[in-house]
Amino acid sequence: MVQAHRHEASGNAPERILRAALDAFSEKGFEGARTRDIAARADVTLGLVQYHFGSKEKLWKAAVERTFGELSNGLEALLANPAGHDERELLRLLLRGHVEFVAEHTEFIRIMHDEGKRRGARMRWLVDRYVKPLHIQLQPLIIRAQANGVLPRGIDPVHFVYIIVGATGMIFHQAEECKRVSGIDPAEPSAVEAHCRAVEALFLGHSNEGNE
Amino acid sequence: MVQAHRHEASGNAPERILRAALDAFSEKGFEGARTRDIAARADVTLGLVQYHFGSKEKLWKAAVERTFGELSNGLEALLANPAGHDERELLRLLLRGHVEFVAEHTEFIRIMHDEGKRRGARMRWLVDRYVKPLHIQLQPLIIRAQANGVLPRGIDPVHFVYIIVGATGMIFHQAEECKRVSGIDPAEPSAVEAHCRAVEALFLGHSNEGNE
DNA sequence: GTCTATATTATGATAGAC
DNA sequence: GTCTATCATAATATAGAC
Repeated sequence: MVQAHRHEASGNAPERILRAALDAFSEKGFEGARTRDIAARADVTLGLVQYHFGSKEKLWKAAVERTFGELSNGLEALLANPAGHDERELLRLLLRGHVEFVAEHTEFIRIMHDEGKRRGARMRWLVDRYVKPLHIQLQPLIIRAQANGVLPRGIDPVHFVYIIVGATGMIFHQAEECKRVSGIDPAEPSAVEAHCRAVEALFLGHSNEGNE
Repeated sequence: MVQAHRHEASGNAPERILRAALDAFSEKGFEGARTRDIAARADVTLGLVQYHFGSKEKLWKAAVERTFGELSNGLEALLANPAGHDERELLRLLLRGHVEFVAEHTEFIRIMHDEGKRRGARMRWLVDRYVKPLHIQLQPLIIRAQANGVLPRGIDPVHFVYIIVGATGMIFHQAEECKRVSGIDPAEPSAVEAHCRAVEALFLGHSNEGNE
């Protein structure tokens, strides 16, 4: 089996293990990921992984907590809106911020999509702890933006969240496929910028008054 | 371990095994799926799975071929455009058709997303055999629709394909998550219809031209 | 904290009876 | 075609040396 990347370069052992775990879980899913492979990527032994994290399940949770923290921090900063942007500009920055975050943290979106499709304890843990709070935060924003005509009206906010998440993230989730299909590497800065613009045009480029 | 559904009810053994394999691979991914579990779901023994399909890899390919065939058939029928729909109506039917297909075949989208993110032989097989031909078919359609003002201009067709696929399919891919977050079951006919309308409004409801 | 070695269980695949 | 039994390997987890 080929291990793509190694993380020996920097950080102490638990830190390297966490990063390696994030990679492995995002590439193969929980059941597909192998603790031996994670240990190898982190350049430590299997015993040490067990020593620091106790079990595969706990390691998974630790890895997820790490990434979700980064997302939440970035989002909080934007939603606080210290610069006093208007509704449209705030939405634009949120869309852009999310595209850029996902482009740089494909592990995040891959773990979300891998677990979000399953019935099971990990999905429930993930949803209750992270996904639901996020939706609750986004929902009023979408409703207000629709009322103001900044976002298209007549779309249920729940459906809208999934449309936005799918439209912004899919190309980065499917990066390997995209490279082979089109030659475009979504991780390239020019592709990230192109995707930002595309998403902005789609969601914010409609007529302000709405034409429903 | 809990097996969600069983397929003993109908079909001969290879048929039941194929359906069980599709379920298992879509839920757990290739490495996560267990041949023993597939056999159990199909209500046959492990030996019989090996007898009919030879290996896990061949079983996966057979299962994928089966689903992709269904998608292609439906798409061909639409693209032939026997009713002579105009550009806008054709796009509307394509969007709707895709939403309805994905809603009913969540295994399809889950396998696509599971493999599309990976470097590897299965991803290449899937892309070369099915995904790339599909993109080649869709690309000129998108370009023409943009030229006609039916779809928003200024978005690269490759990015557009991933935006459409993500926007239409994500809620069905994440069905379990969505249920827990919002209480909405995306598989319900009313939710499918709502998502069709949402997608139509977003992609075809813009201001370049009048709307229906 | 980190390693090596091992226990235990599960996996994909095969052999052979019916 | 379908089953039972088994092989060889690989998985998670644990024990114990340093």
